[in-house]
Amino acid sequence: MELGLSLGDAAKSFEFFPRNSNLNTIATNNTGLGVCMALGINLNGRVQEQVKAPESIHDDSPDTSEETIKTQTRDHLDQRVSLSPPVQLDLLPLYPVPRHTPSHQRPFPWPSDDGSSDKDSSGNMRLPVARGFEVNKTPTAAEEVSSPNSVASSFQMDFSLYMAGNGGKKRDAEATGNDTVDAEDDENGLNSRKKLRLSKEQSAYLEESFKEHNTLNPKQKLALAKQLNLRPRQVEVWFQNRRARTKLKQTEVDCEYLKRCCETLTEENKRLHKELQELRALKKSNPFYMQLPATTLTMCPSCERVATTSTAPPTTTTNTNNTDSNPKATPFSLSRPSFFPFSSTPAQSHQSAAS
DNA sequence: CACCTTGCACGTCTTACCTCA
DNA sequence: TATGAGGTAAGACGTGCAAGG
Repeated sequence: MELGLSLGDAAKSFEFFPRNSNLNTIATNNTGLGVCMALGINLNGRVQEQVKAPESIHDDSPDTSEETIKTQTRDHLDQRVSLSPPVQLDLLPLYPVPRHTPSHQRPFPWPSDDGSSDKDSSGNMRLPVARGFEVNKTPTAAEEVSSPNSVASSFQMDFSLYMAGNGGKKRDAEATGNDTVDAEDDENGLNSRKKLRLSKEQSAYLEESFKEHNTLNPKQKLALAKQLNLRPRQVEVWFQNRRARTKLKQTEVDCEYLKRCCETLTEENKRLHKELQELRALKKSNPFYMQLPATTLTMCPSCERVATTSTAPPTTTTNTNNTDSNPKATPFSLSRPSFFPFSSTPAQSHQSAAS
């Protein structure tokens, strides 16, 4: 996981997930006040997996307890996620991907603009080959054992959910046309509200998709739902929650940054007050010091490097930034340091201070 | 202009999972 | 080692708003 932070243009609403951009690229923008953050999964840590069609989908071994299955599945998944180098996630039967295609070049099942790849001759959405994830269904022990080399084969490909439509309540019914699955869920003792965890593979795939598009159009939503064997409503909700959490994290980062800025400014203020007192004391003890040309002191608070710039003689200098109410008595120029937390990124300020 | 649909943000609820005593 | 409490992350939902037809 990578976390990048930089200043940006507040007017751009901190949109640090620019569409069609690489998430791992830290967005920088020096046009104004703001903070931009990029948060993403390290490419090296991406969950990638090759999925094979399961052959023992409904092989429910009666002697396998649910807890055992869950434990095995969790352990199995954990092992798979930590694979290094990662195995390719090949979930796109309709969009074959070379095994060693870099992850950032792998396409997502976004339908083409004309929708040609997702519709059959009759205009209906074409369902892919039965290859995907069975949501919320843990693999049986028999599946685990039967295909030890196919780590993903434990995922059942059952498109009945998607084909049945389901869709929660009213709006899902709109999208899918019926609420069959809800009834089925109730029959199976599954509350429609019941939260069912997505698999790591599904989450990782959704994350990758989110990098490509942090919002979905209906075609994309349907394609993703098909690809992951999720209900479109689940994909929609996942993206909504993902956006919300992204925004929340961004807010936290913004707050943290502003807090640091405040602290920096407080320190700078203290330092300037102290400097002012010293200069006043110096002026009292050495009045001839007034003949010296005014000087602008600039210090970068991060590296404490001080740049001194002589300006016009005091007789011709008018300094509006002078903190003293009596310019005659204090002909020194104590202008604002060139480093100002809100004017540019710290790195940029550092550069300007150094130059 | 009213009405309807759709998508989204936001807040909240609920549940799975983890940590720790 | 087992267990329950508490915290956290995340899936799911209700509601309101805005845009577009």
